Amino acid sequence: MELKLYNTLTRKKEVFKALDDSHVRVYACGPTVYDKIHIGNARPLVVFDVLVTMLRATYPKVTYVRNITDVDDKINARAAERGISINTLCDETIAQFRKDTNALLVNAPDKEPRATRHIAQMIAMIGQLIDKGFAYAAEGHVLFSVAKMGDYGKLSGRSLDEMIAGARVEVAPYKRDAADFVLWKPSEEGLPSWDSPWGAGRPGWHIECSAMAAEYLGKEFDIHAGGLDLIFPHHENEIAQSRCAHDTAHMARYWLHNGYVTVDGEKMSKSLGNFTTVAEALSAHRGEAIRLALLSSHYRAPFDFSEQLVKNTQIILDKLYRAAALNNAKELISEAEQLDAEFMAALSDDLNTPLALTRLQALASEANKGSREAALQLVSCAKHLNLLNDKNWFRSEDEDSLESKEIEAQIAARNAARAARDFAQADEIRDRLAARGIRLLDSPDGTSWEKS
RNA sequence: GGCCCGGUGGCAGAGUGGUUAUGCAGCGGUUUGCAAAACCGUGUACAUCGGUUCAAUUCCGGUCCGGGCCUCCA
Repeated sequence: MELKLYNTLTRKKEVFKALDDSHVRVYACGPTVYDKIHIGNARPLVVFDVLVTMLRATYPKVTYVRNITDVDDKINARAAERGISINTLCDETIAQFRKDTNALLVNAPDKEPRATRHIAQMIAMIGQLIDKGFAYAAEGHVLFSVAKMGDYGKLSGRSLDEMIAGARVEVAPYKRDAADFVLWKPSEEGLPSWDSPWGAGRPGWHIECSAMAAEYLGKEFDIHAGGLDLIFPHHENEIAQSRCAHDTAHMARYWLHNGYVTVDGEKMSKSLGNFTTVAEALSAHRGEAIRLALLSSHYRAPFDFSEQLVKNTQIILDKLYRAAALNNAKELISEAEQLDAEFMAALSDDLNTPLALTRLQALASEANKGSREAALQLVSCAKHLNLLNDKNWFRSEDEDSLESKEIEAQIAARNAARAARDFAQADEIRDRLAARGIRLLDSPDGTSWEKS
């Protein structure tokens, strides 16, 4: 099936064509590890997880690289503020990041390179840019000369003139052009520093992605993804560095950008302080519900986060789980061609997850009416979104746990009372269980239970 | 100042030049000893003003409103 993706570079939806059908290569910008991620940071992680899943279903080999930025002013500042070492801060933050992403059921990328372990590649790339005349050294800095690149600004759709007109570009005395950006800069005393031909210092923000993408994916690769706020300057500058260093027409063929998570219509951001960390959200909601909530609007549209929305999503998820449990639908329809065509068509159309979810709900409805095929499709399709995998969704305990056994005993007692038409006793048992959050579901086949 | 998005029923949210999704909530019903779950029924919404058209929520233009980027940001 054709996969269509909206390409920021062309501002159009395009049919995805791999550069090499035997190996698709994808890069996404990962976290700067100075603090916990928030829901806004989680959106691209979840959305591009679905993208990669789709690609893996179609192509024999996919390499998905998502970097970790571990050299940054914010990291230095935070470590100093907390009185801990930069390493400790990074290790701690990365551990939390893994916890959060696991809870959101995000698959690990194939490669997760750290910036500090690729300084040599960055220095080499900066050297190439200087040799080719695209960069210059000045006062311990190395800067990229935007004027040397003919079509700088293509991704973000702005011309150099426009940017100058914006007049918000930092002007530094060592810059030839106000729009030139840093490739290498001196480090302050006591902060991380590496030797380089231009003096001790550290890399600029953008060069790490260019260097690591080239290292693991080659000079040109298929897809580069990230949040809307990275288009300019980050991705624009990555493109400049990579194309000029490698003499290529493209860095990536397709550039994908997710929309913002908003709160009451405003962008969720650290600086505005209107954020909910994933860890906080997880203390109130299940990870899978948060994941589905994030997928319940189209990835390019704004997603307004609220407690109510996640609660609502949990209700939907409960319904899907109930339907999936029908007919004991455990086996999977594995071949992509046999999967529900409408579901796959929705996902293939620029990852239309809300429409795909609608289809899941329709399948659930058919399953409830007795279609085993629909139940199997439901479980199999949900796999593409990494949903409905939790065997204990309605049970916090394993089936043979003490609590489960105790509940089963209560149910047996209630059913005995019902058989004896002692409804007062039966209702009392049910109410007692309900008070513990345990819901009984009577059916012709017997009584099952759910814990909420 | 420059540039870019978007405005769909109570809420969420797709989509389309004409047959006006879907879900949640609500209401009515079926089922159930009672509940729960499930099922059935029930809502002509597409900011506004013009234009194009036989026909526009969908195309074009203006207006209003909201959001964003131009500085760290997913």
